[in-house]
Amino acid sequence: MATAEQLGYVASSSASGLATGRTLAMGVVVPNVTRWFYATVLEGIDAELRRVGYDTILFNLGLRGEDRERVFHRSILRKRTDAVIALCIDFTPAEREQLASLGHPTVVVGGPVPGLRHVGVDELGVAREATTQLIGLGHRRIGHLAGASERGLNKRVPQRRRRGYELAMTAAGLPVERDWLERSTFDIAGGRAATLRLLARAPRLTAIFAASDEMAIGAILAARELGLDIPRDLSIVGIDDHPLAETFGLSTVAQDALGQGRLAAQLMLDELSGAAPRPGPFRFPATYVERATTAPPSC
Amino acid sequence: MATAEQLGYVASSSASGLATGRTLAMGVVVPNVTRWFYATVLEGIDAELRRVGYDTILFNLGLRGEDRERVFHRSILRKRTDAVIALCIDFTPAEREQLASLGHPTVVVGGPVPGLRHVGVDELGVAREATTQLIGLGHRRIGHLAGASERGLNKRVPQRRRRGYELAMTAAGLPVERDWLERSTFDIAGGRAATLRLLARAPRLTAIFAASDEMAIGAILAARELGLDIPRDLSIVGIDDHPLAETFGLSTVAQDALGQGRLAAQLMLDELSGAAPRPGPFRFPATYVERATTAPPSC
DNA sequence: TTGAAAGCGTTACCAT
DNA sequence: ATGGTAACGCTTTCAA
Repeated sequence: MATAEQLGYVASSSASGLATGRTLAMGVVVPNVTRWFYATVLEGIDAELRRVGYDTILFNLGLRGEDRERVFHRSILRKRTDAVIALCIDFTPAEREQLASLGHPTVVVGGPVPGLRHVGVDELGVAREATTQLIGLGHRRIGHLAGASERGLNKRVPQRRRRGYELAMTAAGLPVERDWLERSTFDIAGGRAATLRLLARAPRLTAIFAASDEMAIGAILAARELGLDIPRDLSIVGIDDHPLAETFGLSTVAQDALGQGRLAAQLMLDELSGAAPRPGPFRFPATYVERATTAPPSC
Repeated sequence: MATAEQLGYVASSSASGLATGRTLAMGVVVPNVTRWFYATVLEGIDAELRRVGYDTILFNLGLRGEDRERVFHRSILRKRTDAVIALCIDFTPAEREQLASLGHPTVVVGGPVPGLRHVGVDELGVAREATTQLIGLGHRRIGHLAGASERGLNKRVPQRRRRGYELAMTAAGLPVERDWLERSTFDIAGGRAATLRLLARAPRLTAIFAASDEMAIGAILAARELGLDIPRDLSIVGIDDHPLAETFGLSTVAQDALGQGRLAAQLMLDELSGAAPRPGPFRFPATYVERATTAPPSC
């Protein structure tokens, strides 16, 4: 052993993979790596894997998803990994079947997929919490910046957040006007543009619940451009607790993306070392963080 | 072949890796995956690799770098990849030697490392360009938000950008006051805090050149908090052309991170298919984009 | 405790 | 063209 060490010998992973059937690598399927949530969950997964010497193989479906089929066939199914963690992916039935046929542990983070185990927050509950906080402040005309369904991505996340908003409004006896809803991509630029559209159409809104912090920050920027004072003229709440939320003083419902990644990795590692599969789902708590973008309506 | 296809047969990568000596995987060493530049270069690399069926193995050194040694030994050297692309890493001599002993193609993106090939922009030139633009508008008291040297990261990037600023100032016969310099991490929160410190100390600055767009956006936020009007009271220029730059109307020197990633991947793939190594360095052009945060000084 | 040998699933070479 | 076989570098088992 000492001599091997001195010579700088390192075992070949292909050879030991062949011999043992273990690759010591985890596949992580991501829609892309530039969005906060994906990057942060990935960071959490990878931190956990690193500790035990596991490698992360990135199966990036790409911003446009054009190579999705190829990635699936040429990469994921090539027995290069011992387990797979997927982020907010909307698998087709065929894809799910192929994954299952691989016969190794699989878990999804951030948006439930029927038939697969799931780590994430209660999307509906989180949205209801955010909306209820606004209602509790006395707001009655509350708009919603909903996430757009992007192809290939899990559509349940934006859907459930919207549903949570509607349920909270209805439960409080408030109307849910069609004009109070606007859709955008889950990023700052999208949120900004959607807010401009929304406020042009429904200028009397006193509050906006955005489906993500990035969208909410876009809303803040848009409101400022319109000369609105936040929170006096408009309250804004997001979801995530993005690092920028603090910088912008954004009130939000915090979710622990890093922790979700860590847990998903932990689950997979446990099962790979022989533990019985825990069925889940694994619900992460999410807590409201009051900052400076929320206040009672001024009129 | 048809039958194999029908049965859903996919070759084992360990076995074919053993037999051919080719893993069809590329190692990508990143400091983390949450910063824009790294994520975007990674996206570019991965897009190129996907096309030809190559997999991306993420060697994440981690936000705190605590597992660096382990990642190196247990992962990078394990012959799991055919080539390695490293982003802004500051390799120790020992690490470089180990990498070299692996004997496979290697390239660095985004900050030169002695002895390794390099894809990136002319850091010094980019900074000089940004500063010169401010000088051209008539500014004379120009501050600089420099990037802090983070451990394990390439220190040349912040250093050269600072040097470019100093050279531009000196060339224009302007003084470079010590009070006009402030350091921060390469992100929005850091840029904001540093700007608050900077303007507290040197309130008469009429312009700030930030070493990255994220820092520049932090500067914009800080200036707004101080009640300054941009660009009337303060001009701000960044580097990158981050997606948010447009949203904030930030003038900046644009660099093509995605393209740098693509090129690095292309280089490696070419050499793996037998092409002679091109020595480089591979300098990417960077162009000034004038937006709304720059104007002549008002006093 | 140490050593020898079979086998993992491919590829590539060499006969046929 | 086609089929058989050795070899890739490791792990694991079995014998000594």
